[in-house]
Parts: sequence; structure tokens; C-alpha cells
Amino acid sequence: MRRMSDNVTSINTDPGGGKYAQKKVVAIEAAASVFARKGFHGATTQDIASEMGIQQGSLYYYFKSKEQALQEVCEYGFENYVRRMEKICARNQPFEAKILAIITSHLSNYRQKNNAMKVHNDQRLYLPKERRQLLKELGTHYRRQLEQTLREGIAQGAVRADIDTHFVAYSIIGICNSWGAYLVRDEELDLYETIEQCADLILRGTMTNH
Amino acid sequence: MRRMSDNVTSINTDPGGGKYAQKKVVAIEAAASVFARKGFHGATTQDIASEMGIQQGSLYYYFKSKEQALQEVCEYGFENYVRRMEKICARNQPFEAKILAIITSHLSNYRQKNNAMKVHNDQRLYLPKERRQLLKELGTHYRRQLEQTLREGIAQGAVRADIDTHFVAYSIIGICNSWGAYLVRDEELDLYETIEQCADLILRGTMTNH
DNA sequence: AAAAAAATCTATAAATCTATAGAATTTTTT
DNA sequence: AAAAAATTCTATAGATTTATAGATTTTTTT
Repeated sequence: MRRMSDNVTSINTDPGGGKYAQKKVVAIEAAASVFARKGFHGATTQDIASEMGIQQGSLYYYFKSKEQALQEVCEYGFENYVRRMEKICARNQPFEAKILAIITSHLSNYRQKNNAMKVHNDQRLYLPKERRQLLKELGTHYRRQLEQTLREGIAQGAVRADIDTHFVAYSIIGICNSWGAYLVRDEELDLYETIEQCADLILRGTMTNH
Repeated sequence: MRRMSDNVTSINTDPGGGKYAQKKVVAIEAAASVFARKGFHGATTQDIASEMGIQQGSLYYYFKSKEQALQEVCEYGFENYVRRMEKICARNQPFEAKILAIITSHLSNYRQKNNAMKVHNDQRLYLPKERRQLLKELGTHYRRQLEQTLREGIAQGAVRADIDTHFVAYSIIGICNSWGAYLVRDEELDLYETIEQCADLILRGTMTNH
């Protein structure tokens, strides 16, 4: 009768390994798949339950509400991505290598957790603000690290000193997200070629040098 | 009893000027505003009707269905944009000027028809394929023209001969769309500064020249 | 093997939403 | 001013959807 998801007072917190935690991940991924395909409002709890092979009512054993399912999908998709950024930025590497690593991380994350990432990008604004706090913090943190990397690049002399780091950071995120969406939509698209092309454009632009 | 929207056999085709056509535009813009805010599935016909100041049932005088409303919003948002591209590409100008014009057109269109453009980008995939045909053609046409512009740039010696025009075209569209979304979300954001920054990144990249 | 806990199922209340029909009102035409 | 056409309104059928309650089955613990 009591559910594992009412974990507030529970002694068995069931981290990672437990059966509940395992199937919860299945639930999140099912929700991610359906939300990615149909959008938050277009998806029904029936769709998600079917994807998991359970009955509609049973889904509420894993999520308190459809909205909470969206929140958890978004956080699931985004956390890993931000954690990888941390690691890359901590490394002591020249600018060019870092940017390449950042783009690689960003785009390969789409291939791995494609649905949840896509849902985070396309659907998170349907969450009420309260539910978006963590996501917002993570996003800001991510962008700040990218800006810092650009500033380091300028200090190293690798990056033009006249760029607006804030703007360029947003642009890099924008390019990666738009290619990420293509990577999700088109399985054929080669990940590594996409990475190279993105990096090349961001680093060198389109014009010939004089 | 018969409606102007059943125009198939009607003699009065009511182009542009007529009262029906005028209020139809109001209806499309109301739908665009609501779809942009709540998403296609999250929006109700009641929301759209309220936005226009009419009753929910009356909305069906202007749209056969909610889905058709989405289709018309998308086409409304996209057509102007493609038409401007035509003109820019027809001009005889150096590459750099054309790219600047393309970016300007793309981004300023967001500021003018912001909601409909946003809906086209975010919601059009919720339309069944049949309803997306025109949009797809327009989109392909747009991208082809951008690719052609890039090829001309290479021929002129302004653009690096080793870029992948197809890829770069997609990237430019991606950057513009992601900045377009910001322009819609944040009224404060300066249009012309955004244009310059976009163009600078696309043309010159981030790295110092050697 | 009995008891307890966890997981799933069934059934349904309550709310919401699209689309239609036909009446009522306003505008235009004759 | 009467008739016709256009526009809007009201009311509602019918379908769908979320979330809950309590029963049932499966798994784990004692």
C-alpha cells in the first residue's frame, strides 16, 4: 500500500541498485520516449504506461503526477550533461581541445540519452517555475563554465579578444542543441562528423583568412 | 449559415481586403499567441477564442479544426520569411552582405511575427505529414538557397572552399532559430546587436587568425 | 510457511475538451 | 425597409484524460 516513492520517512531509501530504483529509471525513460515523440501535453499517462507494459493506473506508483514525470525526465536528461561539463572544464588543456570536448560531450549525450535531453530542451518551459528551479541553476552553471572557458581562451591568445563571451556561449549552446535535435531525429547522421563540423564552424567560421 | 471559410465554391473569394480575411488574420494571430505560449496540445480552443474576445464555438467559423489552425499559423509564420529570402538571394551582392541580409531577415522576422515563427519552429511536427507538405517544401527551398549562397561565396573566394555547404546551411539556420527564440522570449534583447554577433560568429568564428 | 511489504490491477469519479447544430444577432444587398 | 448573407452565440453530445481508492497478485522477510 505504501509506495517506495513516498520515501520521505522510509528507511529503505533504495539507492541506485534496488529494484524500485531500477524500474523507476525504466519509467523515466518510457516517459522520456513518449514526451519526446508527442510532447508533454500531447502525451497521455496511458501512452507512458503502455510503453512500460503496465496499466495506466499503475504508473502513479512511480510518479505522483504527469507533471512530476516531466520534471524528473528533464532533470535526468540534464544532470549527466552538466556533470560532464564540470570534468572537462577542470582539465588543464588548450582552448581548442576543450571546445572539442565540450561539443563532443554535448552531442554524444544526445545520442545516449537522446529522448530525455530532447524533452529537456523542448518541453521544460511547460513546467511551472517552482519545478524548474534546479534545471535553471544547472543551465546557468553550464553556461558560466562555457564563458569561463572562452575567457581562458582569450587569455591564452587562442581566442579573439573582441568576442562577446556571453553571446558566443549562448550561440555554441544553440548550435549544439539544433544539431542535437537532428541527431535524435535522424539515426543515420554520423555523430563524429557532426562534431567536427560544429567545432570547425565555431572555431574558424566560414570566411577565408587574409 | 454558410461560412466564408467554405470558400471552395464561393464567388466572393474575399482576398486580403475583405472583412472576413481581416478577422481571419486576427484569428491566426490569436492562435499563434496561444500556441506559442502553451504549445499546440496545451492550448485549448477556448484559450484562442478568449484571446479574440469571442465564444469558443464561434472559433469554428474561422478554422475547421484546431489542427487546421496550427497549420495556418505555421504557414503564416513561414511564408513571409521564405519570400524575403528569395529577394535577398536574387540580388547581386558580395557574400558577406548577403549573409548579413539573410541573418537580418531571419531575426527581424522573429521580432515582427514572433509568435507564428516560434510556433512553426516548435510545434509544426505535431501536424500530420499531409499537413506539413507545403511547410516542408518551403523549408527545403530556403535551405537550398542558403547553400547556393555559400557556393557562390566559395566561387568568389570569400568562403573557405573546404566547408560542407549543406552542414553550414543547417548550422546557420540553427543559430538563427536559437537566437530567434531568445528574441521572442526577451523583449529587451537588442535586435541589431544580436544580428551583428551572429554574423560575426558565422563569418569569422572564435579563433584568432594566424 | 506465514506474515509483511511491494508492485500491479481494476474500476471509476470528476474534470476537461473538441466539434456540431441550430438559434439569434448584426451587416450587407436589393 | 425587406430579404439575404455573414457573423456570433448558446447548448450540448461524445470522447478523453488525470488521478484516486481499494482489491489482488507477487516478492521479500521473518
